[in-house]
Amino acid sequence: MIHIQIDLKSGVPFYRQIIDQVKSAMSAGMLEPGDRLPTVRQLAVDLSINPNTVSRAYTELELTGLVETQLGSGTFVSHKEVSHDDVERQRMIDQLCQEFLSKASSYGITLEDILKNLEHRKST
Amino acid sequence: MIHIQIDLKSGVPFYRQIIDQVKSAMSAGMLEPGDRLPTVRQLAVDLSINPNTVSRAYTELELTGLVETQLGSGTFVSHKEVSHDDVERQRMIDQLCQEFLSKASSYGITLEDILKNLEHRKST
DNA sequence: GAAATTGTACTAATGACTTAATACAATATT
DNA sequence: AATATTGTATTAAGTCATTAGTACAATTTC
Repeated sequence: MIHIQIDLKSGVPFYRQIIDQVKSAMSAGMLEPGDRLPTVRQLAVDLSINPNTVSRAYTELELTGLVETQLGSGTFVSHKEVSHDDVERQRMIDQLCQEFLSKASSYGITLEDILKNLEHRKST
Repeated sequence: MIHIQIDLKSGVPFYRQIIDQVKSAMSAGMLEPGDRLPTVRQLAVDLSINPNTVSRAYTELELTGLVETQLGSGTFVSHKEVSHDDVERQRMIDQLCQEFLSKASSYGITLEDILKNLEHRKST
C-alpha cells in the first residue's frame, strides 16, 4: 500500500507531487504491475484535496502508460511494458542531468542558476 | 545606436526580450560604458508597448549593475566594472550549459526534455 | 435492477505574472 | 522660473496554471 504525502508549502503543484511519488514507488518496487492505487476519492480525502486534483495526476500517469484506469474498479499499475526505447531515453536524460548537476555543483552552481540560464535559451 | 525588436508571438515577456537584447549588444561591443540607451518613452513608442514595460527591463538591468539610470537624463551603460567574480561565474554557467546542451543534443535530447527533468528535481 | 463505488466533465475561484492606463516626480533645458 | 524631457509609482486588466465545487457517467456489487 502506497502512502502519499503532499507538502502544502513547497510550491510544487499537488498533482505533480502525487505523480512523482507514484513514480518513485514504482521505481522502488513498492508498486508492482497490477497493484491498485488508492481511489481518486479516498486519496482526495486522505490528502484533504479535491478529487479532480488526484484525477489529474492519475490521468497524466495514464498518458505516459504507467497506469491504467478502469471506471468503476480503480486505477492500476500498468502491466504492459513501457516501450524499452522510452525507458532507455528517460534513463539517459536522467543520467545526463544527474552528471551535469554534480559537475555544476562542484563549481558552486545551483539548480536554480542552471534553470534560469536554460529558460533563457528557450527564447533564443 | 542599439536597435531592439520584440517578438509578439514568442511567449517571452517583452521586458525580458529587451533585457536579453541589451545584454547581447553589450557583449558584442555594440553598447559600451557611458552609452545611453533609448529613453523609456522613445523605446516604448518604437516597440508600441507601454513605458512601464521598458522601465521594468531597465530597472532589472540596473539591479544587476549593468546600467545606471538618472532621472531626467536617461539610462546609461554602467562604467563601474561588474564584479569580476560575477562575470566569471556567469560565464562558467553559460559555458557549462552550452557544453551540456551540445552533448545532450548529440543524443537527440532536447532543451525541453532537460527542462522537464530538471524542473522535477526542484521538488526533490 | 438498485445501490454503492469508481473515475470524469464542467465551471469557477484563486494567485502569480505580464502588460497597460494614467498620473506623478525629478532633472535638464531654455 | 517655465517648460520639456526623463524615469517612476499606482492601479487595473488580461492571461495562465492550479485547485476546488458540483454534478455527472460508467462499472461493480449485492
